[in-house]
Order: sequence, then structure tokens, then C-alpha cells
Amino acid sequence: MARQTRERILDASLAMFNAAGEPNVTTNHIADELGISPGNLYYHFRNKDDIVEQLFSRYETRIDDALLVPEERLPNLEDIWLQLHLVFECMWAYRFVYRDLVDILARNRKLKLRFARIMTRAATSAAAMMRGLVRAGVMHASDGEIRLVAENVLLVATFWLSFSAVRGLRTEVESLDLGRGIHQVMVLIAPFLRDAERAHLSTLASAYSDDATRE
Amino acid sequence: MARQTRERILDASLAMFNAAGEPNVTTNHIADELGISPGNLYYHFRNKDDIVEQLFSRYETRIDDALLVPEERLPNLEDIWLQLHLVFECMWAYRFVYRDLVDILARNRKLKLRFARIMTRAATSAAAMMRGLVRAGVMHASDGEIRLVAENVLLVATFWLSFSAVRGLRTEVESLDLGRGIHQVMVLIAPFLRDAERAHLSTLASAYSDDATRE
DNA sequence: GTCTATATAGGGATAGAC
DNA sequence: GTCTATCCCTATATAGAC
Repeated sequence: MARQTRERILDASLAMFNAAGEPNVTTNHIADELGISPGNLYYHFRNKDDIVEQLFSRYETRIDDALLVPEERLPNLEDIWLQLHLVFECMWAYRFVYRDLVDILARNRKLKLRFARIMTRAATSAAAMMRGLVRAGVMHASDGEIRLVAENVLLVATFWLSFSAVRGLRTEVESLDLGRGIHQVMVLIAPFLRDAERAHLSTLASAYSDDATRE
Repeated sequence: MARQTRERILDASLAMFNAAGEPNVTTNHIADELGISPGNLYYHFRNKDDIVEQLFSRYETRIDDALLVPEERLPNLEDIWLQLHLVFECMWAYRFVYRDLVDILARNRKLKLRFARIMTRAATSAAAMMRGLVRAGVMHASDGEIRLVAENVLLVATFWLSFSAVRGLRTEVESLDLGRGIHQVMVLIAPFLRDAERAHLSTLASAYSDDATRE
């Protein structure tokens, strides 16, 4: 049953970190939630940071997978949309990482390095996708433009959940907001698309944009 | 001397919050730094939140001022640049607010409401500036495009400092990064500019873009 | 206004019994 | 593997002397 308890601790920690923010959840809270003793929790994990790092490893595996660029053929808009969907689903599942990103990484040097690597991979992936669109004739942009836009894609994606939490008055960020996040990323590349594709995009977008910018 | 001590506490708190993050600075740290007793600190402020709220009020006054849109005439690119500069300088001065934004606002409902108001003002200001550029013939964009781009302007500006801290390996965000942040915001509107202005912009930008995306 | 001393609470973590 | 008990430490906050 050791394995099971360990997993239960990780699952509960993830849920509680996501709900309240990692800094606001103590090891005692986690033990209470599971109905186990704090001592038991510390039998399975060295300390709280150990739990965070294990969860980060899960996250890392999943985001690495989501960032794989299919090399077989030239990408189209649907490919981008699909990949963004995978990435945003992953960010949503591990949103505690993004909620207190700066603080978490500042307190843990190892995680900072690992996250920096993910960002580099993401930048490469985003630029590759856009260069694919250019080669496919769907998009028109110079390498310099692509580099700058890719950086903004990273930024918007990374902080979309935080932005969503802070913008407006809702206390809870809802899973619904993911679609709007994907849309806001697409807005970054829309100006560089061929007219037909841009029109196609704004059709897809109208579903989201209805209540996109109200407060 | 009461007034002076109060101000000294606020100044030291701001510096320490900015340096280490508000959650990582205790009232004892602040008292130690100033060479006063914790009791003295609590004579001047009800609690730590009181200090945070007073600093937030300073920030609020300054950002409100920076967000004022000059109504006299149609804006040009330099006006945008200047306003962004004022806004980014303010964000830099009170960067502790942005470093742990989600957590701080989640823990203090009043601040959440006040920040939401600032965001609404900022969105209005950004959209107004862009509509001004359109009327001046410098920019070409529909109202719908402006609304969406304004939202991304808000997001990039709000989280630029966090992004900068998390991207790459430097521990410290430097004041130098402000220029790059302004540049990344300009990248958002560049695709909608007339050719002449876009060229002008990329000339201004070359100073920043040299080491913009290295890791 | 400022200090010293202290109350109170909570979090992280460990020892040792079972 | 799990629990009970506990230690240590730090943070917030207050009381009362000066």
C-alpha cells in the first residue's frame, strides 16, 4: 500500500495546490485532507519541496510531450490549434506552477533551471510551427518577426491563467477560460496570416470573443 | 519624528518586497533592517497587510497618472512609447505587486477590486491610444482587432517583469529589461502600422533586439 | 514614539512506539 | 507503513515600561 499512499499524497497535493496556491497549503493540510498523520506524510516525502518537485516532474513529462512538433508534413492552422490545446490542458492540470511561478522558481534553483529548459523548448517549437506555416504559404513573416512573435506567444501562454485570474472579478478561473487563452495566442499570429486563413480564424474565434473582454 | 519613521518603514518595505518578494519579507525583517523594534513597527501600522495597502495606494496614484491619455491631439508613435515608458517605470518601482500578483490579490479582496479597476482603465487607455493612431492614419485596424490587441497589450505589460525573471538564467531582473518589455508591447501593434511607421519602429527596436531572445 | 518582553499560533520536520 | 507526540523555529501581534 506504500505506493498507493504516495500517489494519494501527490494527487491531493496537486488538487490543493491548484485550488489554494502552493504557498498557502501546508503539509499538515495535506495530511488532514487525506486523513493520515503528518508523520506518515514525511515517511513518503523528505519535505514539502520534495512533493513539489515530484509534481513538477509529472508536469515536465506531459509538457515535453505536448511540445513535440510533428515533423512529417507542413503544419496548418488546425495543427497549431491542436498543439495549443494540448499545452493549455497541461498548464491547466498543473496550474499551481503558473500561479506562483516567480516565487516557486526563486525558492528552488533546480526547478528554475528545469523550467528555463522548457521555455527554451517552447520557443523553439513555436518558431518551428510558424516557419512551417510560412513554408506552407499560409503565413507571411520574416525570421526576425517570427522570433519576436514567438516570444510573445510564450509570454501570453505562460501567464494567461494568471491574467485570467486577475482580470475581472471572478474569484475562480474556469476551465472555460482555456479556449479564450488559446484564442489570445492566435491573435498574436493572425496579422501575419493570409487573408483566407485570417478570416477562417476570426470565424472560429467568434464563439469566444462574445464575452471575451467584458469586465 | 512619527511621520519620518512611518515613511522610513514604507520605503524599506518597498525595497525589501521588491528585492525578495512580499511573501518572503516579514515584519521582523523590516524592523531589523531599520534598526527599530517590531513593537515600534506595529505602533505605526496595524499589520503587514496595512503596509502592503499603503504601498499599493502609492502605486495606484502613480499608475493612474501614467494611464492618463492626453486628449489634446491625435497621438503618434512617440506618444505611445512615452506612455509605455511611464507605465513600465511605475511597474518597476512597485514590482513586488507584479511578482506575486495572483497570490497578493487572492489574499486581499480590497486590493483585488482596486487592481481590477486599474486593469479596466488600462484597457480603455490602450484602446483609446490605438483608435487615435487609426484616426491619425498611422495604423489600420478594426475595432474588434483593437479590443483583442489591447487585451494582449495588457497581458504582456502586466507580466513582462515576471516573464523576464523566469525566462533565461539570470537571477535578477534588471532595469535594462524595461526597454525590452516596451519593445515586446510594440511588437503587438507593429503588424497594424503603416509601412513607414513599422520600418521606423524596427529601427528603434534594433538596439534592443540584439540580445533579445538568447538564453 | 520607542523599547523589551512576551503571548499566541502555526508550519516544518523528527523520534520512537506500534 | 502508520501513528502519536513532540521539538524547534519563525511570524504575527500585543502589553506595558520608559
